[in-house]
Amino acid sequence: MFNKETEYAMRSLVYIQVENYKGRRPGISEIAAEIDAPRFFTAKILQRMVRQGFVQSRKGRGGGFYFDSKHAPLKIGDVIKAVEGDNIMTGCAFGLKYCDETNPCPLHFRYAPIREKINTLVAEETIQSLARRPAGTD
Amino acid sequence: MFNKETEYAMRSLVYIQVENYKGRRPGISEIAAEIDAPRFFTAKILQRMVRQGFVQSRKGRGGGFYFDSKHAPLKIGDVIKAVEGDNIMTGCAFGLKYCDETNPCPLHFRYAPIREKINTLVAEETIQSLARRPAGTD
DNA sequence: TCATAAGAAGACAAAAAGGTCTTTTTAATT
DNA sequence: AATTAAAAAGACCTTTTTGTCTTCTTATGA
Ligand code: FES
Ligand code: FES
Repeated sequence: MFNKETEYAMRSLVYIQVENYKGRRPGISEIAAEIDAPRFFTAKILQRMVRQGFVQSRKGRGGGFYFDSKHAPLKIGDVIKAVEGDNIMTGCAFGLKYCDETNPCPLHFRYAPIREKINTLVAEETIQSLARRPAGTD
Repeated sequence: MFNKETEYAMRSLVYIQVENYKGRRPGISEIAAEIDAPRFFTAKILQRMVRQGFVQSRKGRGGGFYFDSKHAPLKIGDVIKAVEGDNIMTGCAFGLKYCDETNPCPLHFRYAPIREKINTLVAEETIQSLARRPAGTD
């Protein structure tokens, strides 16, 4: 469904939030190990998340990643859009340049309602809502 | 949603079936031009479809691609599975190694029903059903 | 039967995705 | 102040995906 970067981003951010709820600020080595992702690749992705303002970090000894509770909950749709774009939310399943109701591909009227459900899902769920949900890790 | 190969495969096959219904057997140059895909790449994909037995071809002057009406309708799910695998049908949206109800990721109970709808769609729709549906091309 | 038109096969190449590593900057602790 | 622990930055590399091209094989029809 999503590409690796998006998956690692979502898993990292949820892990950070889970640890934050416990009063901890995990560092990159811990995060990568826990979510089973390549360390330096995960670091690069999280740096982008920080630059976007999606999550905060602190350098130096005792540093790590954390969510600033002043920020609103972070929608997973916003993460997805920032990392891999919005093709999953708006693109045509048949690969036409764009999805157009008035010139629909033969999959359109069956696919559009499914895509709508995806849109609802990623608009409603947040890193915070996922972090509060007990979950498996492999 | 799908990768380029899958998109080109679906668009090619639907175009071939549409033309077959008109009594024609289109060639690779025509197909690629009509579905707006790179010619040689499309040729390579269609060769795989032929080897899989999904569609037939005839070499030489007057040759082209066609569906043998003896074969059952071709499910788009079978095409997708052959071209890009079954990740979209069975994979975990959070990127866990596999989706497991008993050890679900935090997206599972919201994502699984959507994935189920995708499975139904690709099991019900066929190249033939799509070819009978009037459709846009860009 | 020979010229020609078509698909088959496979080598090659470019671009994008995925991943690794080293150096720099920052901050806390001793 | 020096040491140490951490993220930031960015160069570099590998693999996969996407795309191109040339040569070979097959069939038609003049
Ligand atoms: S036109 Fe293809 S999904 Fe809407
Ligand atoms: S475990 Fe992630 S979708 Fe089922």
